Amino acid sequence: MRVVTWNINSVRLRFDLLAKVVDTLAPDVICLQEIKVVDELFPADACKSLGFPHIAFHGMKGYNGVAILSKYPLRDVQTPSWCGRDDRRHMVARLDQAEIHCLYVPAGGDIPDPDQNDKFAHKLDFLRQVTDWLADTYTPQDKLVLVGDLNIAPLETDVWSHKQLLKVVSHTPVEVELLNRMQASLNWVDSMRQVIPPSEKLFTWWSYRSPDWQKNDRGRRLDHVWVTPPLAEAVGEVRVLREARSWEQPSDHVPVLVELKI
DNA sequence: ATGGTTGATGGTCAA
Repeated sequence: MRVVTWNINSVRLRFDLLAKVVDTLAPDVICLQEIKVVDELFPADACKSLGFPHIAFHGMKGYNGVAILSKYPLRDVQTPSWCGRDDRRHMVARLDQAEIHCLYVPAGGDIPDPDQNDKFAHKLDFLRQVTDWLADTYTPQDKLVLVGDLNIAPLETDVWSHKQLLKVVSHTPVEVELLNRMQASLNWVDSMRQVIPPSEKLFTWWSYRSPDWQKNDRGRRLDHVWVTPPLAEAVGEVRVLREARSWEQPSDHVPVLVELKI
């Protein structure tokens, strides 16, 4: 099973790029974040035409929204909400091979202080609530896949400059600690780093504001694919589609593919 | 220290 996760940053604007991702990576399941469209306007028929008859989407006007496109049936689709908000950042679906979580963690604004910045406080609360729920709902023996834009780059090699980003939201110690706690909740395995050694720099996102991104390469690894221990041995190919950042009118995130031999 | 860009939207907000 080939699983792709991608923060598409508007599914309507970038539908042609989605088709290109399908051609390039031949996924069986695609998890999208930031679809930025209400359900009534989601391009469901067009997605089916790409070869994904099983589709679930949970969007809202202008912001956020997640979707799963699949060649296999999606059962028991859930769309949990967190922090008392209905901001459509989480979708769970059960496939025969595994249960899959598509997650979009709040970005958290600019100031890395929960007392000064409500968005940062929300990000931290969101991580705590999802962590507690995962630990209460599942066991590490369950076959689970968790993918998405987690908006945190945990390792020093997940950012272009560890030192310069220590006080930048996405790489602050408090966020990394909470992400590590979430990862520990079910002994999640970081499948990208199982294949690409932690000693190597690895990014999935380059800011739109960063000029000459290819040369300067000031990226971060914000997108992740985790699996529970029973699936760790099933992880095959891992590919970060860096070239997608050079496509015309790109998302600021690139797709990540993980092959699971299940 | 600051500003840089993009998308949805229809003046700003979020990222």
